[in-house]
Amino acid sequence: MAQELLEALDQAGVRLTGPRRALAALIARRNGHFTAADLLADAEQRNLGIGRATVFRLLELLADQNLVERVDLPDGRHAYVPCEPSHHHHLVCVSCGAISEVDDCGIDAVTAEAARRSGFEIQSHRLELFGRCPRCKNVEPHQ
Amino acid sequence: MAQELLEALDQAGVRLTGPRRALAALIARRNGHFTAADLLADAEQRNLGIGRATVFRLLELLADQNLVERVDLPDGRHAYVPCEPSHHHHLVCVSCGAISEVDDCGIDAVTAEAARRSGFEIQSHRLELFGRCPRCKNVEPHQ
DNA sequence: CCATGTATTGAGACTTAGTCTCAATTCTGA
DNA sequence: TCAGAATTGAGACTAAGTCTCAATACATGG
Repeated sequence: MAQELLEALDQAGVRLTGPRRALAALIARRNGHFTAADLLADAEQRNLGIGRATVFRLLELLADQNLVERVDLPDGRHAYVPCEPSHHHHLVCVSCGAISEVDDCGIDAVTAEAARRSGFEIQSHRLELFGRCPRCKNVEPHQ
Repeated sequence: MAQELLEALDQAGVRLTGPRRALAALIARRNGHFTAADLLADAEQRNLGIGRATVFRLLELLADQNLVERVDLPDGRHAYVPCEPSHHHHLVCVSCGAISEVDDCGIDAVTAEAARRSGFEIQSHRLELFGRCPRCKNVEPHQ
């Protein structure tokens, strides 16, 4: 998966430098969402000597290419999710952080209806679903 | 509207102090969304001598009572929207900041379908719609 | 109307997230 | 190999938000 990220960056015409390769590998070995701070901690723990700015710069690049998407967690933090570069939404497991992608399945009808009622011209929307993934649902009994 | 906020706070059993009344008035005279920094700037401009912590504390209180809702703007900033205390979503005008409330009109079907496909147990969701309100739509021609 | 105990306050230190600058380094294409 | 351009890390900086604590304001009972 690190490979895919790097190829896509290459396509986009940016240089494939050491720090970028290293960070792509770190992102690839995470599953689910992560914050910029998580990635930074990973890098520091391995003594890669990668600066804070480089981490944020790469995340911005990846987000521009839609290789990573920014998600706002219910607690207000920002997280990133590696994902397919097509428009879709995320299901976030609040207990283990796992992410599942969901395609539009009907949301367009909702936005169209909202536009009709409000008179707004809708340009974009963001839908985030929070809950517990199949595994966590079974481990912890329903609180 | 400041009155409504204050009554609801009173119901919740918190004291109606000077700073809270003043901030409620400032919130009431804003229309659309605002950030904590906006509110703080309003207060400073009027030399109310209200501290940063008090502003954040009041916003937290209001959010707990669902009198205000936190919205994540597309640029990643956090904003607050005064609103009815029932579950619903917001339509945010990206050019003037106006907010319109939208009720669930069909979103439950979408979340149910997503739950069925993914196996997640969905606990909450957040839908934010961004676009241009009827007024701004007419003023600026479509870019 | 006043005393009293508790909730609330402002100030400012602190933390965390993210941006910016700049000189040094690393890529990449010629 | 070389040169120019992109990228880098360090660290200063900004903005957002939290926390602590002594001082103050509130509301209730008398």
